[in-house]
Amino acid sequence: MRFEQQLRDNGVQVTAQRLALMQAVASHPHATADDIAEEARAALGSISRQAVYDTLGMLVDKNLIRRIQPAGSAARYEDRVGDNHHHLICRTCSVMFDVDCAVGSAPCLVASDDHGFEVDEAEVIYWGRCSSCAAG
Amino acid sequence: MRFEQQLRDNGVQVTAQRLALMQAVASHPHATADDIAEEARAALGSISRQAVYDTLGMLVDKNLIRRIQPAGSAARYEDRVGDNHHHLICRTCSVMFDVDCAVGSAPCLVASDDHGFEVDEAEVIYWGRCSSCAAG
DNA sequence: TACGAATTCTGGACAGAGTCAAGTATTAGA
DNA sequence: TCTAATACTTGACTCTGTCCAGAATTCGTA
Repeated sequence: MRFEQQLRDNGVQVTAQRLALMQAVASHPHATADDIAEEARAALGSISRQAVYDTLGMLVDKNLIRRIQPAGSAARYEDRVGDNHHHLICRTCSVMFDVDCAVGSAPCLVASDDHGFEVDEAEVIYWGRCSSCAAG
Repeated sequence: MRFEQQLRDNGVQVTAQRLALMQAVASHPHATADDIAEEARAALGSISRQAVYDTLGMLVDKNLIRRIQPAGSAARYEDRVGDNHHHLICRTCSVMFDVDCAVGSAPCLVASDDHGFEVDEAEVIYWGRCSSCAAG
């Protein structure tokens, strides 16, 4: 199974909780920790909040998933990593879409003045109103 | 006084609390609501938490200040508005610098595929390590 | 200068998201 | 199978931020 392999490749133990959480993230991109816990709970019967946070944090560290935390919302998670894509969020209903990087592979990384930073990510969020909210 | 004028221009009442909060935001860019409350408290003697949140929210609505909410941190406020600038944040120590928009006035607003959204803002955060954290 | 309605501030309770710590259970290598 | 290391559970707790109702302040008008 893919998830099990990803865990082993990263040198961490394989547990039912982790597999269920990875499955939940994969099937519900942009879900919150709570949504993911709910999903995993349906598969496992129960899982503690702490296991959810620990695991999601570990997966983010291992770069197996990505955490996005838009203003005014709990953190969200997605398993699409490594392609430097961005997000489009509706201010009214909070729907979130993926948007490919307009520029290319990772050139958004270049800031006009980097103040001596070693920049490793450029997070871009486009805020606006989705077509249905704009219409309604 | 500039702040008083800004409030009157926006049709809201002028109060000691508001002036102190505006002063605090201006003198401590990128401060959290709590830092700002602390600063205002030093000037006024005391101020309720609710007044702080109400006022900051109102100032953001009136576009007199801007709220930034980086992942893993409380919301921060700054009085530099209307110039579409971005931010550079250190993952280690959380220092935050302003970065001018590399492209120009507001062209970052263009997403590669806008999914029918009416986009009004492109929020860009460069994540990395500042020179002193990278050195240490 | 005083009045009064509208606006704002205070204080306290409350809620959501996430963290800490200690003890128990599970995994996986020998 | 045994054991050490890793992971999970439980429950208390912190930090941001919001809700509410009543008290205080602002400011246009007389």
